[in-house]
Amino acid sequence: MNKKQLIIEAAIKVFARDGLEKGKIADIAKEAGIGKGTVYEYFRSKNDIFKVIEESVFSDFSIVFEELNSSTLSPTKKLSNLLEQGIDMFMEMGDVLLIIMELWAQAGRGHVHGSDSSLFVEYYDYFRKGVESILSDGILSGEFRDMNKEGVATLLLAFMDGLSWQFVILKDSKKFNKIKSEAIESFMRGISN
Amino acid sequence: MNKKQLIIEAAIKVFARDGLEKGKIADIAKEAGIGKGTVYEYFRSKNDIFKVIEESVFSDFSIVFEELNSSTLSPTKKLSNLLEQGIDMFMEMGDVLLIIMELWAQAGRGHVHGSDSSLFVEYYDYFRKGVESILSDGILSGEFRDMNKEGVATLLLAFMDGLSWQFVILKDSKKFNKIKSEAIESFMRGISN
DNA sequence: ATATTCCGACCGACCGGTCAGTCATATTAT
DNA sequence: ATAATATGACTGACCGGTCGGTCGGAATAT
Repeated sequence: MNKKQLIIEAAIKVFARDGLEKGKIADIAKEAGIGKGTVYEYFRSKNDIFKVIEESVFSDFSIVFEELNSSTLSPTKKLSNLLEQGIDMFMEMGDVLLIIMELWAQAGRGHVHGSDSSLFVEYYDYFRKGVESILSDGILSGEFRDMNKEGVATLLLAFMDGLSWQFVILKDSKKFNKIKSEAIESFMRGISN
Repeated sequence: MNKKQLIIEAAIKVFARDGLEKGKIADIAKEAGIGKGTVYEYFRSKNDIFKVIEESVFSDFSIVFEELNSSTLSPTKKLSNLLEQGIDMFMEMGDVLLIIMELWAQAGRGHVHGSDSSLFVEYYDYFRKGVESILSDGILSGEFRDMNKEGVATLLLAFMDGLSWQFVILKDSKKFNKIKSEAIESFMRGISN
């Protein structure tokens, strides 16, 4: 078993449970079944662990996004699938969402893990541009009405994020699945021609 | 000047800048121009300060919501105003949003300031029910299509939250104002008859 | 074959800094 | 005079990060 991965998984568990600040390196080591010193053989610092977790989350999401985006589906299908799969993905992430929220707040403060640029800003831009290009295709094909693409793309991302944040505190996934389809339908209706 | 309020304002400034955990009581005292011990004359603990901040945010939002909800505007107007004003309010809150995010994550962990029930859950329910009742009115009046009200209400709240979270990291309020109106329009279109 | 040397992953006791909360004293108000 | 309020030095728990030491196994020598 790759020990670095082992530590990351333990860290996710601990940080999700206790928070980024209160989550202790000693607990991560215990959770991973190794000594505290060993953690520092694989990571330079606590912040370093944060960074790796953040990267892994974005990379997971990018894969889903990339795959969908490069498919041959119609723009309508692409967007509704993106919403569907994106929301499902967030729901599956469960407590990892709590870590993302805290990292997000850190990003908002502008001093992320010591550096001052943020993966969040970068990726947000990237995802929004992707959505905008799907919207363009849909407008050209006549499936979508003409619109301010940036506004609608922002709405779509806001919708996905907002839903996951609600899920974080409400938890009830059975209920959420029912709600999800109506919400997606309503969104799609808002942009259709 | 009410000293308790003075401390709360200093605390908001410090927590927004440094985070809930890293924000120091000593800094709050300095910011408020008083001694550290004095803080403890007005608050039992750091957690106590968190709690009061959380309550004040919700109470501000409730006032706006209540006022709008009890107005004589049409359901359509009510909802679009709610979105407009709600988003504006979030944007004005600026860095306070960062505090809310952290409190939100704490709420998601289910052990909020020691207690285990959360204002977030409570208020979310309250706001969603309010939106649902506006939707009901609109359906009756024929302004809105028939719909799963819970799904759409959830979408609306998700949209507002999501937008503010994006604002937290992107900051550009000029751009956001442009985006906002298109996003609201698209949402309203999705529910109109 | 087996003795010897070398390596580096692993460990946890320890250190130094930090900070919430306390309390004895000082200041101010009545 | 004394009650009420304010203060900041102090304390002790806490925790991230360090470092000297251990040990199993690989490489090398005999």
